[in-house]
Amino acid sequence: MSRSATHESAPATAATRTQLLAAAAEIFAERGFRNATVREICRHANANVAAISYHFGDKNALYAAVLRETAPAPAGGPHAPDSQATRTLPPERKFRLFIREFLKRMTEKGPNCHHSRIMAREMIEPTQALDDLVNEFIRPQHQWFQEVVRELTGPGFTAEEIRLMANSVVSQILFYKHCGAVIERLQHRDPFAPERLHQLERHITEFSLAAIHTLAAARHTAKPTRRRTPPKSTQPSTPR
Amino acid sequence: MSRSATHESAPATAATRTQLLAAAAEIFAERGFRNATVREICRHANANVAAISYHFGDKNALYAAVLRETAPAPAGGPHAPDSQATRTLPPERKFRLFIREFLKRMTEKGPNCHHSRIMAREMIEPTQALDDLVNEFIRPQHQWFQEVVRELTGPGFTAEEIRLMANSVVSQILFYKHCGAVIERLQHRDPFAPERLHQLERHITEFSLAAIHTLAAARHTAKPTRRRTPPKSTQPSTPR
DNA sequence: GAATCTGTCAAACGCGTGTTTGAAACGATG
DNA sequence: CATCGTTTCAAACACGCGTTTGACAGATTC
Repeated sequence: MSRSATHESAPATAATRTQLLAAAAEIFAERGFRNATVREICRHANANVAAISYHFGDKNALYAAVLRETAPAPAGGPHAPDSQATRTLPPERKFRLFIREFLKRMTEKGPNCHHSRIMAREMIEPTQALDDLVNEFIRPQHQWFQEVVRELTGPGFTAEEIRLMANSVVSQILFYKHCGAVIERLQHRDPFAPERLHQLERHITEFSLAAIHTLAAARHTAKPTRRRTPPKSTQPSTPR
Repeated sequence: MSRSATHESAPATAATRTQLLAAAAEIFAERGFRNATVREICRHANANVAAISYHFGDKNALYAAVLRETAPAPAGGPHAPDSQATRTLPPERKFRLFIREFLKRMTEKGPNCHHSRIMAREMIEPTQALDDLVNEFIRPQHQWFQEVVRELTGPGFTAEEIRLMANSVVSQILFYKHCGAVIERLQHRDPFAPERLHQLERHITEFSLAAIHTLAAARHTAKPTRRRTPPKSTQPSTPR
């Protein structure tokens, strides 16, 4: 049989595997593990349906390979937390940068954002990959962001309160990703439309900073008179 | 054949239909339309797998019937917006009540909360029922809540800004519902654990009120000097 | 040049899903 | 009592999914 389509480049096998990974990354990012089908991925990759089993083993193994191949460098999170450049920024700049990068990764469709978009799908439709994703990406990022929030608030807040504030910020971004179908119907437009993205970023940032600064100011103002919570600044963070 | 199990009560047919609806409501609320199976629903209802087709037509029709049967009374939203009792409350009380009721409906498992929990699933995994749900429940509730936010902020904000603030509040609640699997792994506990629910409610309320009050104060303070945005208070809301 | 290896293919398989089917049982009706 | 209507049942069907299979083709090796 004629095989001109799939044999147009030398090492064809490498080409097929690469095409499968690329197609899978896009489709998993768009639909999630469950709704993405083997047949659709192979159609996009211009490959036979057996190719996934041949090259990767099964659908699960393909998904795991996609996660490995699309993962950012270990130090490269949304914030590049170990980056010298970001480490020395003032907390509010880091805060703004985090929101901007997070929104960007939720909205852009380029290959650099597949991993983040797959993680957004994992959050609401978990697979067996979620444990690793949480341990390797979500937890470190979230902890880094909590540190930023802590720098913003100054002392006086428990670890739990810091976490709740960080959650409140993150939730405002994920909402547009996860509930896009509702927002499209409520507002008759793409929640991440480029012309609106700047306003959305600005709103989330200002809303969150307003809340954090105000709560911090209230805490610092209230501290001298507050007796109901004994001083606990030397207590360790809430254990895992 | 012996039918002692299913014919234990007179009008057995009404009993079977009712049991199917009850089982379906629970399972759709727990898993969503897609992950709930006909076989599982019938198992829970102690009915034959053909019973759904016989009584309702198909799975879709069962789902629609569940939505109709579990819908709150037209005036009875989370906020009971047309209720005389809530209409006269000050905006901050209405705001707090909205958050409390919303959280309650996201966490409780009683039959009164099936509809809300199904809607939460619809938001992230839409079916053909989403259009009606948005028009009949989500839009009216969201608009009512935006009015509450507007009352809180006072004049000076566009409809879009009010909507963004309302979204920011709602997203903090839905986050715990939609990303429960992640939060369980991050914090090794149920995000809606009863002993934490009060703290979560308090945090979301205070965080949001702090943001709204601060943004409103800044807007009112900035108004006399701000010339970049010409007065637009007579402009209609952003058209749908 | 034959044997082996690698990679692809069309077809089929096994499974789980939602739906349909013909038989059966019970109650109601005349 | 025979007939009809209603409801339930076990079994089967159709479909889409992920995976497997044996055949095939091209490249490599000896």
